[in-house]
Amino acid sequence: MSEQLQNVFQQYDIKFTTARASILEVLKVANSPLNYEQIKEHMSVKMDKATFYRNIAKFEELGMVHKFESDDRKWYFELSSTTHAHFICEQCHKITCMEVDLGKVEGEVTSIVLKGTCKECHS
Amino acid sequence: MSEQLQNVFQQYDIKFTTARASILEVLKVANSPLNYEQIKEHMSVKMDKATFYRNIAKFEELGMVHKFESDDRKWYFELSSTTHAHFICEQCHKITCMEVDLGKVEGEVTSIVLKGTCKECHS
DNA sequence: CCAAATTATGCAACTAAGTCGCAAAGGAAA
DNA sequence: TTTCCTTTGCGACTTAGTTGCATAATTTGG
Repeated sequence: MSEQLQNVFQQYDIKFTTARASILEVLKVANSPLNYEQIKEHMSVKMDKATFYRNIAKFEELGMVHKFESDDRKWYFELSSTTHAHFICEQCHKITCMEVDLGKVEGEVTSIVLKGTCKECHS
Repeated sequence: MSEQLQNVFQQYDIKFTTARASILEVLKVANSPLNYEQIKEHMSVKMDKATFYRNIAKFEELGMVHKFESDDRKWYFELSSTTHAHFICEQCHKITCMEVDLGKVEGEVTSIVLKGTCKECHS
């Protein structure tokens, strides 16, 4: 499909497969982090979950994808971008991306997850 | 054992059992959040995991205990106190409590988890 | 102090997201 | 095309946490 993706795979020195291309395409279109089931639904090709998880692990290892866990005990994935926080509402389970300023934190932060009640559910 | 705990249970209108008392005692002494296995190790009485999880769920529901998940996919528990952040090092898996100032966040935040590399592991 | 009513416990079976080994299929390079 | 190496699909497995049910413990009212 997209030649851009072909180049991406070359850059990272991994083989081009339809499975990998499909995962990245779904993540590219998504406007919020998605879990395995959600990605699977949006995918044009069928793929075993083992394949999915192995590829997403590789993407993560290469720094292409970022993951975190929501309160449903599932991993959510998104394409890497600047480090931002995710707010997870424990009532409606919606995930919201947000920028936060942590001030000074020692060490290197790669993931920020806030849980609580979002303003819609907070009556 | 401790009469203070007896009163605590009365206040929250739940029955006093050695299982419950034992869990709270361990959490009281702990200086960092603990998971089921760790709590079990420090406990004076034997207790089925079902009992543990049911009780800890009750404590949580009553606001006595706060839980969050680390990168080992296990729940960590601590007695409720002021909302603070937990930094989880993905190298050494140590959990550090820390105060962070998030600035203004809409809604109500009950849990803040940062993941990354702590300053000891960050060479 | 005892019996009834209610709640908690232990056991074992279950759940489900994610992992792993292996044989077969697919991609890259020559 | 042929060879080499990587990826895929399948099924079996792992494991933290959950659930149903019979039994045991706690509370309460007389």
